[in-house]
Amino acid sequence: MAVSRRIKDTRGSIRDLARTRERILKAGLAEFSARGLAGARTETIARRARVNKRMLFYCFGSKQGLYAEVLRRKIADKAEVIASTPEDLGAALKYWTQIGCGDVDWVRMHEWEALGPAAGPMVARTERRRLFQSVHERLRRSQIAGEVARGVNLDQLFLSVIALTAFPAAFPQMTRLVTGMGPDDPRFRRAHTKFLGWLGAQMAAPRRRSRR
Amino acid sequence: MAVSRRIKDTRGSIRDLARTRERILKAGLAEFSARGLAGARTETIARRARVNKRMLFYCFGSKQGLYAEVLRRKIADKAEVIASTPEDLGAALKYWTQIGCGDVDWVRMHEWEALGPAAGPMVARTERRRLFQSVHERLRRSQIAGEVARGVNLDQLFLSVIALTAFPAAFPQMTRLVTGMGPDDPRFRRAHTKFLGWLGAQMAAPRRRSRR
DNA sequence: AAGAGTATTAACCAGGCAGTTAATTGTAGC
DNA sequence: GCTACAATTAACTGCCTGGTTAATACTCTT
Repeated sequence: MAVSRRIKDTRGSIRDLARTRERILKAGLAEFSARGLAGARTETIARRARVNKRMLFYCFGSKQGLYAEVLRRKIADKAEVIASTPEDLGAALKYWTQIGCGDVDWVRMHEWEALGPAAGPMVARTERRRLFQSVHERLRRSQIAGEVARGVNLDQLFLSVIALTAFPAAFPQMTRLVTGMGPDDPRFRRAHTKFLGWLGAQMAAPRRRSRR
Repeated sequence: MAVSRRIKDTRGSIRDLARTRERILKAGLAEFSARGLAGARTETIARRARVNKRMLFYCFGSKQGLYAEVLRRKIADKAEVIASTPEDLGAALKYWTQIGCGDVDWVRMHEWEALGPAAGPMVARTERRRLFQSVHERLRRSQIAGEVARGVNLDQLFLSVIALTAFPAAFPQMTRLVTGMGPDDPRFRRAHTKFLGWLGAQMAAPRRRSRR
């Protein structure tokens, strides 16, 4: 009895490589986001995943290998979600902010990457380029439609949107120092959203029509 | 001959603790900026400072001790410079950008701090609070003078200025990915400055008077 | 010029950690 | 059942690195 219920049965069975991989990836994301590639401890990842440490190397070869895979996964996820951006510019910006810069792990992974040594070529460079390319084209359409002032550098605009929305998650201590509130504090969130709304209105104003 | 030319002669002499300290601090800043507290190697710092590793512990007790002192120094330097901000708002913003966010080490130290575990109380918290407080008051004066639109949250404004200006240094890989240029590229610098100028003009416009 | 204390050094050590070895156990195909 | 292989495990290893020990060299005071 109970023969060959393997390979797709990811619940009750003892041995299941796919499940093990998944667990390690999840634990890896948490650990890498928290401590970065160098700071992450394979032992800790394994414990979090409730898996023997050896499995990490069995599945991903090395700590770096796991790191790369975790990153690639995250990027793939984001690409999927980005693709379904709403058409209205304001809604699109809010959407990007939420799914992009609202994801603390995502922000922190980029932060670790920025600080780490730029050894070798960037992980998943082309995928990311495609990701940003699609956003750029989306903005261009908005500009042609007149939703964004003519003559504005769209790359700079995009960069600024990221900068403004990601900053609190990227520099929580600065946020706390300046405003007295953590980036998760609802009061901060409200003030931040309100300010960005105002700023967006100012930016959008193409000619002599300004809000208020 | 040649007696007691000690203590202030920081150039030719073999033994000079003050000079040694200075060297270690300088090397420490470089190393901590590059690799963070955990990633920094005391051996590397010592080599960069052309000093025996033991001197690091002799002078600062521990790696952490050195780190704290390096940070305190940087903050003190910034406080000194911030105090002499020009009166014109536009000039002030440009000034802050240059001396604040133009200093890659300064930005990176904050980045490492943001990512690291918030163990214990923040280093030099009060000094930094004072620093930002002075900026806040400076902005309030500008607002009262009508240079900043009424009703704008000054903390949020300040945070945004930091975010916008520090972003390229904080996330060089993102900058390169979006614009195709590194944050040091003169062409990027020009485009960035131009964009920020435009944005600043949009923000400053208090009523129905807008640029262009 | 001798004593005293300070700056400097080489050599060392203990702990932590990525990655490995080699043995074991579960599973699929026959 | 048996074989062959895939998944899992405990124990181990070599390296790196913060911090220490203990000895040495310099310089100031008297």
